[in-house]
Amino acid sequence: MINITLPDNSKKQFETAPTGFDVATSISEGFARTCVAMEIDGNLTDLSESIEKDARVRFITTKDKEAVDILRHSSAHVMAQAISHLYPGIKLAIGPVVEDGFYYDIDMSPVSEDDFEKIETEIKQIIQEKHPFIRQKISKKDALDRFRDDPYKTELISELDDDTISIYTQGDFTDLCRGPHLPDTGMIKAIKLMKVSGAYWRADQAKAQLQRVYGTAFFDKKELKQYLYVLEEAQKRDHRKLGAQFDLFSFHDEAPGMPFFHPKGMNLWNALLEYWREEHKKAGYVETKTPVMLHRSLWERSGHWENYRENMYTSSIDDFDYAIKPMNCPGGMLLFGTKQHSYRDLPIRAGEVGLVHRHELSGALSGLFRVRAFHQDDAHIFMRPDQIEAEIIGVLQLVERIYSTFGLGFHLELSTRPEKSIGTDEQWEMATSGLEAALNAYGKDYKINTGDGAFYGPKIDIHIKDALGRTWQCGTIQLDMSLPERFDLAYIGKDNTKKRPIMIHRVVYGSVERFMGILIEHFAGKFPLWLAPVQAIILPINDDLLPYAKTVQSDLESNGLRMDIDARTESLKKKIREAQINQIPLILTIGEKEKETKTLSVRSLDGKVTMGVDQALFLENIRAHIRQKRSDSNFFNA
RNA sequence: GCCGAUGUAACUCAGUUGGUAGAGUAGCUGAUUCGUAAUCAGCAAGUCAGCGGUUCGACUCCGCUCAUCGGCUCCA
Repeated sequence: MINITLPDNSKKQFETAPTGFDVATSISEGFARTCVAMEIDGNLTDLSESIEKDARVRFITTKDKEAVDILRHSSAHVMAQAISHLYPGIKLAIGPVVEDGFYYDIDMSPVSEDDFEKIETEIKQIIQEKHPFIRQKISKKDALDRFRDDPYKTELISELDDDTISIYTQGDFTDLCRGPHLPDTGMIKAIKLMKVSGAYWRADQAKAQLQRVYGTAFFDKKELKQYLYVLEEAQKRDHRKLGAQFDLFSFHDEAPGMPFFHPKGMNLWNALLEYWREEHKKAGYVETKTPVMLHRSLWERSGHWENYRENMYTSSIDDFDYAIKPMNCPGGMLLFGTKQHSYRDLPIRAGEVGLVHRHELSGALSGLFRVRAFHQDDAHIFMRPDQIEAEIIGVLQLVERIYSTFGLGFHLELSTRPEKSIGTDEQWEMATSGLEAALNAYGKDYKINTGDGAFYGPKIDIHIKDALGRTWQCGTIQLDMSLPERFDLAYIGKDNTKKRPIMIHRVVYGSVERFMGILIEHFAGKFPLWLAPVQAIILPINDDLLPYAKTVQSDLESNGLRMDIDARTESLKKKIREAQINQIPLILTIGEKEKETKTLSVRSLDGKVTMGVDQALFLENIRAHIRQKRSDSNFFNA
């Protein structure tokens, strides 16, 4: 007699060992059809597995988040099967699930996206045939024998500790795999090949170059459609495209990876930093600035010369080596050391929007997202051990306030001690528990990434979620147990002895450049009024009104609005069209009527026109809207 | 840095088997002076990414370099 306990603690009894499918069917056939796998006492396995002894069983249905990974893993097998039908003699390497889908690395002659159609046709054929995924356990020796023609598989097999190896077969195709898999290929309702690229076996350039074919799969065609929509939308919003279109920034061959900001881009930049300064001041930060280029001895002391040299721009001047800073921290250490500090002075929150340079690999550069020169909105907080929790909470609150102003949600991840690290167990324990205590007190759920911390201390990473649901790591709070030591930082304690301060590095935007890129895509270039590079444009109806229009422009400008005027002799329709395309939040047309009555005709981007708006009232409303950093476009009512 | 693709006017792109380049948009000039998403006409504009090679002749073929894009990698 086998007793099965389900998650709601209800029980089912079976005379003989049932398979997962039997148990699911006993609940209902409809339910069984939505099951893709099951968890027996916490271990994920196939539905076809029989349950030999009493156990707690949880079914994974197409609604569960584990399910989509299983689907994609099975999809990778089906893709490999299809490709092996079409290209006999290929050798399969490895085919894992990745964030948005799956890929398979295959040793074969190069394929291109033009080949996708026929591969997809073959895949659909296999799906239609509804081949069950059949699991088999074989010995390592048998596995090596079975895959003897495939050097990649044999390499993988020989590295496995377990002597029992599982393989999966669907139709005429068998692959090495831990599983679990879908019951059959027919459950793959929506699958699409996405792209192909080269990849090395084991990411080692010395090893064979493989074809990496990417795909994605969903249980529902609608979900695939939605995914493709997001991709398409992301392409439309691409900040590189919009940055050129809106005249915000550019890149030049003379300085690859180093953006040039145009006047309109600077407007956006300044709005971002003005807001940053406002919030930081309120949160008790002071602002500092350290040099861009510093002597080698500093980098030796900080450890960068040894550990980060290959990413640093260096130069020799007057027979001395200098390096352009890749990080702001060492300069910040010198600043702290310029005077004695009492325990009463702590915490010191020293901000620095510092320009840093990192020599990123040429192939890694990408618009504002990956650059070689950027500004970190850094701050170093020096504090006593008893202040850790409150300070971290303070940073989290600051981060939350700032992100929410942009309409960005976020989640937190705590990274703990990595294998290679400096510092004592006690130090790590104190630092990690300090971060944990702060996270718990802050009260928002967080994910733990064991072993993902920096070698000098644990950290909290803050990941934002944009309007398309994409996540980006922006903020980070890193506890540093190395630099205060290396720079021998000290404050005088209550007992009149020297104590080592605790230091954290933290950023909110991360890289101002990258954050700007993220915002461009988040808003699709349609910035809220307070951020808009050009807040309002004046369109005189005819040339005779130009002088008056200019006085209105300068009046509004002197009241702090970022203005533009379209003085061309073009039709009003054309000027409106262009202003709309350029996403200018306020389009002000000026005709005879407006001139006579000192009013404005205001058009917002949604096409709504409000005529006869009194200029003083306009200014008052707009300034309030900007001050409150509102994201709506109801300019004349709250 | 590695693999693959791309590079033609300010922008988006076309250019047939090698015979020195075209379109739309933008710009300029002129006419139009216009009430909420494109007025009309004309003009000008390119060392075809750069360098080298093959050829009587190269945007076109070959090599190298640079940049960009998609991946990989990296992100003490």
